[in-house]
Amino acid sequence: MIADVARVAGVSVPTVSRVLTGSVPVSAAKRALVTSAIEKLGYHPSAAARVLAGGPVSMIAVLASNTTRYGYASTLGGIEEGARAAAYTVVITVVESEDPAIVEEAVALVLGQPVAGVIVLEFDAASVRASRALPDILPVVGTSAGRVVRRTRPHAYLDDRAAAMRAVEYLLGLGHRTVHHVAIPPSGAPNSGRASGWRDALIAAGRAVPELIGAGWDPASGYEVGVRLARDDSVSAVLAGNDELAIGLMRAFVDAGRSVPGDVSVVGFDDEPFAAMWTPGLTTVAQDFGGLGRRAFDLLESVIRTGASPRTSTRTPQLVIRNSAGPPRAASV
Amino acid sequence: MIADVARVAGVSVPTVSRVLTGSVPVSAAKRALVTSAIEKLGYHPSAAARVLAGGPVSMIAVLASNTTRYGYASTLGGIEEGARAAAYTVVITVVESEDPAIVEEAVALVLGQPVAGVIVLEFDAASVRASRALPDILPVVGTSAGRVVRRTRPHAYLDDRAAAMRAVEYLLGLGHRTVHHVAIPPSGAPNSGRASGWRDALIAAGRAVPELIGAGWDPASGYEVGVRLARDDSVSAVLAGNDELAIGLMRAFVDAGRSVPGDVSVVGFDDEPFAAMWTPGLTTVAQDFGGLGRRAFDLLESVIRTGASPRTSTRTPQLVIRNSAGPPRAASV
DNA sequence: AGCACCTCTGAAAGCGCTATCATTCGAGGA
DNA sequence: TCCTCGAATGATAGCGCTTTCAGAGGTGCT
Repeated sequence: MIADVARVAGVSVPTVSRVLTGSVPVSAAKRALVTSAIEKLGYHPSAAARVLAGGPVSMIAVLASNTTRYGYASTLGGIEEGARAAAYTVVITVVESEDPAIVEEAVALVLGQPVAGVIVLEFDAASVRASRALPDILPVVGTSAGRVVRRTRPHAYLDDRAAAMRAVEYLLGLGHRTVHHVAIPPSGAPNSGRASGWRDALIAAGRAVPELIGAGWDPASGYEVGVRLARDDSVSAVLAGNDELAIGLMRAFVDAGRSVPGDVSVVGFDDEPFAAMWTPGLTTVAQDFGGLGRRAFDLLESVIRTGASPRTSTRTPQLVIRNSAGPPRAASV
Repeated sequence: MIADVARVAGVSVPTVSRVLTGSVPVSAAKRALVTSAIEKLGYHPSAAARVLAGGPVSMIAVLASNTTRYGYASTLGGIEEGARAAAYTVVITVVESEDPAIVEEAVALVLGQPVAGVIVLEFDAASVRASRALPDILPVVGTSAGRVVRRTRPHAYLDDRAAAMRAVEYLLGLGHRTVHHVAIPPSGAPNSGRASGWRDALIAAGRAVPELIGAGWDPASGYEVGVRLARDDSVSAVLAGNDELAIGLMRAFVDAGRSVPGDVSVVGFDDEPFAAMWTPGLTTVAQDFGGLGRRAFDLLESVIRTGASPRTSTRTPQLVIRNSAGPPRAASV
């Protein structure tokens, strides 16, 4: 195909390649000839051939266990944005579960593709597993909302452990005796950022640590848990693992006749767009997933370019105070 | 690299290729030799070389103007699911705007990649533009929530025109004189499904057609519009272009002292997970974006496999009745 | 004027794989 | 026992590109 261009332009194949890659100077005259031949033929170079011939690889892979949930989709969006700006193509590969066969399959898919590097959305067990299975030769950067840990690979963080601590401190400061935590699935893991921040803040304040309540990802799951929690008069403040859980919880409380924040305070996580519109406005921890994605890409890009040593990028999410949390009822204090 | 495997296994390169592709029978003995050599070496075939050598292409591209918004992300998720099941890799390419240079760039990216086909999320002008720029040789299937139109290419639809008509009829049936429409950006186009369904249903019922109100995508935009609308006593029912707009609208109405659905009824579009948890529960049109994605992939897959002629897949979204719409105040009827 | 030198260009090799074609080997029939 | 046929295997030729490696042509110096 490049040969056609060369023929039409009346130059050699390598010359066409040179104007394409810009690696070596080409005289203005020939360059013009080549450019117009390309235009005329509607020619697009083949990425596959280019890679095979040892050209630069301009594709990165994103490994994730999900692509539609808010945090995942937003992070992916941030990565894509960075990638596009740097002229990288992104392939997405989802690792559906932590079943070894599934993980292996996903890794094989990534490894088969000519990728310059991969970003793993380590928001849960499946992707962490996949991350470990990736060879060390390949530039890999992890991304997570989790407690900051020393790792051997570059990693972009959203320090939700610190954020969870602040949220708990805020609630305690309002006068609550303790705070319950309704966790999203990955937080079920004992070392999850949100769960550990919640626990540590409670311990640091010398408060009782209620049992952690595991839940799913969506409002319906929050509602279910809320129905149970509403019967327990000792719960006056709850920190939800995400905003969807938080609204499910709130709805359940209200349906059960317990007002928010009058009877029970609720704080969410993520600050999804709907949070501000809720009645009452949802107090929540704003997580900049788009920024996380962009930082991850930047990290990866620098590793690809310079082969640099592991670096880390950390940002602490900020608590956005609205109206879903307030002082406890005098009676219960 | 395949040569290493061949050497270790003590067979020829083509034989290794044959066990890899399974295209031609290989004796059990040699197959075992090859398999264990692959295992031992941790070998993964290069997709690039494979494609270049004329092997099957197992990558598809998704062209979209956005990947994070609910409908887009969900559709993408559905596509990915189908693709994974059929052992295809998916690359995402975003066309950020309808600026010809941007469109051209995105198309070039797709064309450069060795893709078997592409799915275009034609939810807005930018991607429609990109779709047109794709050559006809490449299998392309469009996907949209829009009025069903005769096209030259396979297309998966969510017939939101019909759905919008039903929503309007429902509102009219409740006793409202007319229905206002707060549109998402693409619906600003005169032939958008939602807007045209709204208009046509009003005309069919012999009602006045209020001016269409353009808005953005998110709750904040809905709120802004809502603040204005709340001052207008003639609006008793509004059909929002999506759920986020709907909740912004509702919040604005309530803040302005107009109750929902007492003073004004609101119907959304999409049925995002939070819709059921809203107070009042949001009456909305449930759109199965995941299913849309899966249908699109199936269409594409069949075109790739059989080279079949254009087909179309249509589904009509269903109205989910909750509590955000009700009969108008007696006074205003 | 002669030489070294630098810039641009073309010829050739090869990236890792698959597909085509030819070959080898063993089994079955005459 | 020899021949034919089919199955399995190996040798070979590219796929479309980039990248050495050399050569051609001009420039500036002594």
